[in-house]
Amino acid sequence: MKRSVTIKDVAQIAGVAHTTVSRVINKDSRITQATCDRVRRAMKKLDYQPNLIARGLVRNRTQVIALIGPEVANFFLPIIRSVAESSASRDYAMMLFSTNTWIKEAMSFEWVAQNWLVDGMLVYNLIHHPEVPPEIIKLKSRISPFVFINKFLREPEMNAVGVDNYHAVNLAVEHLVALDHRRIGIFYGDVTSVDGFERKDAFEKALRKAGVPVDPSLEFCGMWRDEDAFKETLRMLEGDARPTAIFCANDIMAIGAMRAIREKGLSVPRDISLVGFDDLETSRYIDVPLTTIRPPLADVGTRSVELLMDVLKDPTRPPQQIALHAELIVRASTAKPAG
Amino acid sequence: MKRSVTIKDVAQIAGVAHTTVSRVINKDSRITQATCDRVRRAMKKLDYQPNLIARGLVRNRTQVIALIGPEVANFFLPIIRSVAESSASRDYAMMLFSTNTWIKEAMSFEWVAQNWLVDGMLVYNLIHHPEVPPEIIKLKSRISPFVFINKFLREPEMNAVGVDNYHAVNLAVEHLVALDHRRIGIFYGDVTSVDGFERKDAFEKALRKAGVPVDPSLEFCGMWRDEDAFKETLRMLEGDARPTAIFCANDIMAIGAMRAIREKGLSVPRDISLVGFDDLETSRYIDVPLTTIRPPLADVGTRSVELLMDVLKDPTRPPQQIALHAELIVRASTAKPAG
DNA sequence: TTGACTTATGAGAACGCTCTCAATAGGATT
DNA sequence: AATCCTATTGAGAGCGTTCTCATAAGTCAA
Repeated sequence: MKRSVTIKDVAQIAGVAHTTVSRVINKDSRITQATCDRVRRAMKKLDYQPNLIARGLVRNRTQVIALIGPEVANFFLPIIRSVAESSASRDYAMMLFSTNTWIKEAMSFEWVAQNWLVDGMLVYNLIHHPEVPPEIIKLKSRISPFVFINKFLREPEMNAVGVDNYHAVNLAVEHLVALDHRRIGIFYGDVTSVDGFERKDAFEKALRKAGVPVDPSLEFCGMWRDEDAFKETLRMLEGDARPTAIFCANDIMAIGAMRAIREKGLSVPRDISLVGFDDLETSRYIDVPLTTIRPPLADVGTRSVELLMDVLKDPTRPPQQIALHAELIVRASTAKPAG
Repeated sequence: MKRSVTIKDVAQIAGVAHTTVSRVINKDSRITQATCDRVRRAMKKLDYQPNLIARGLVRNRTQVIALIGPEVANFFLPIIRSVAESSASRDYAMMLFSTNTWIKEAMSFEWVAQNWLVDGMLVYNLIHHPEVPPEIIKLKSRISPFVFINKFLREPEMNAVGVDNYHAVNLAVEHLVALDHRRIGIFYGDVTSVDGFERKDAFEKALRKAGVPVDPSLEFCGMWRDEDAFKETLRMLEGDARPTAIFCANDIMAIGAMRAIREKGLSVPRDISLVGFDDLETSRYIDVPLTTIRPPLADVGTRSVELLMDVLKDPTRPPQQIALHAELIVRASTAKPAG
């Protein structure tokens, strides 16, 4: 079953040296048409396929890149998709690793990099680091090139591609402020994650920029969860200092909030406006279609691959950070406040 | 940057032959504790990582499997996930190929198999073949092992794992019949795809089994699309011979139908009951939560990997087909017909 | 002390390819 | 006719492992 046909078998059939066959495979220009044809015919006859592993060994590259990320997360699929497509179009195969399994310790994409199976890596690591940890800086010089996704977008020494949370959240806040909302709440996510931290931070910055005071009593950490948002919304609606709008750092929490608002007999957007973040497919279909932020995930994938290819081509090139802009999708869940 | 530290560097530092280092790496039992320690220390000192490519060349396996599938499809993510997890837990890495890009021609997963980059493959190919095409049979003996996903579940000569569409659809039909529905329509998908063909076929078989006549005027090919289902539902509601229930071969079409029903001022399930297939996240959140079929996608991934591993261990073992059972999730979109 | 046997280690081939350098042939130049 | 070029091909080393086989050292019975 296994026993492969090698370059030497082809050479023998074609009556040339194995070197010549290799040249034909690699389209060396100084092979005569005649020998080329002969070799080609032999290859076809034997149904020869080059052994990519052997080639990888001598060339010291495999034409494989790794995508390392939290594949449990729904928002990761579009990125997987676009990375697969654009790496394939450049004749690279893609290996997929989950940060949940192989990559057990926080930083051990190092392992993936050091065993020479892949030429480069795209690393989507959710953990928020206020600045680039020294161990990562050290890694840079020692292992195959890597590009961070949705992280280190403002760190000049890293290669990174991602969605600009600050720009995105600002869109949401500006939208609400333009509708005359002044009491705007936020349900934010786990702040040990990049998105959790940045979206909350961005929210407060955007409020200040708009001249709206930040009110801590309207800020709640919903841990990205439907349930948490649901309960907190019920609680808020009991009190009398309720917000007129809530920005939710992901759509799931917005959906939870909406459920709670309806359960209280109130309505979206008449009583409370809601803005989400992610633009899940669901958000278009739910009862009150959700106004939300659509991150350009496909672009993130495409641009990451581009950047990685550039680095692969010229490993000495200075690091680059590419921050992509999200889009505000206005649907039915936002309106002017009732008062 | 690149220049790796090899087994020979380690050998030199440890003062042994490279062979010995190799033995330590592979946990050969007859190495003395002393030399083992010495080598281990040298490895740690040099920060040595085995070169998996070189190992792959001599061992003729790479510890990598390929998952080939329609990654544009949402329902593919859970499979990706579980395949990644379970292959990782067996020390296999996973390569992901899209049937849309690399694999342009119908059958050229052959390419992936023949270049020796992967030890085995999981192939998720949507095209419906009434029987196994001879070229696939031929492939079996020549390239690395493969397991089909959601295809060839009833072909004794193939290795296959998948969801049993016939069982699944029967659950839906039995549910509707038990509620006293007798005029049951179907929105089915593209019948050149496996699921498209089988679910329609299964639907008719299930009706007959339940003693309900098959009415072609209630059958419509919605091509899996929201829009098509929407329009057809409007059309059906104009006529007077409307169904009391519709089975939709995917949730998306059920959502489209629901939209149309509401637009006509009618209600689900009072006027028409709807059953979907897929159990999308969306289906739980929409206005009338959808009764649907939940395919055990995670299991499909896990079992595929298991089967592939078995084949890898013993390539001569007889082919096996594993048909998994879906589950009926009853929510609010089905009820007894009004009359 | 010797030979047989076991055990721990080393030397070197092999995996299938690419790449460097040498060799050959034919044509142009002197 | 001798020399030099150029264009094409061949021979062989090397990539970093594993694996086979040989070797050296140690153990034990005679």
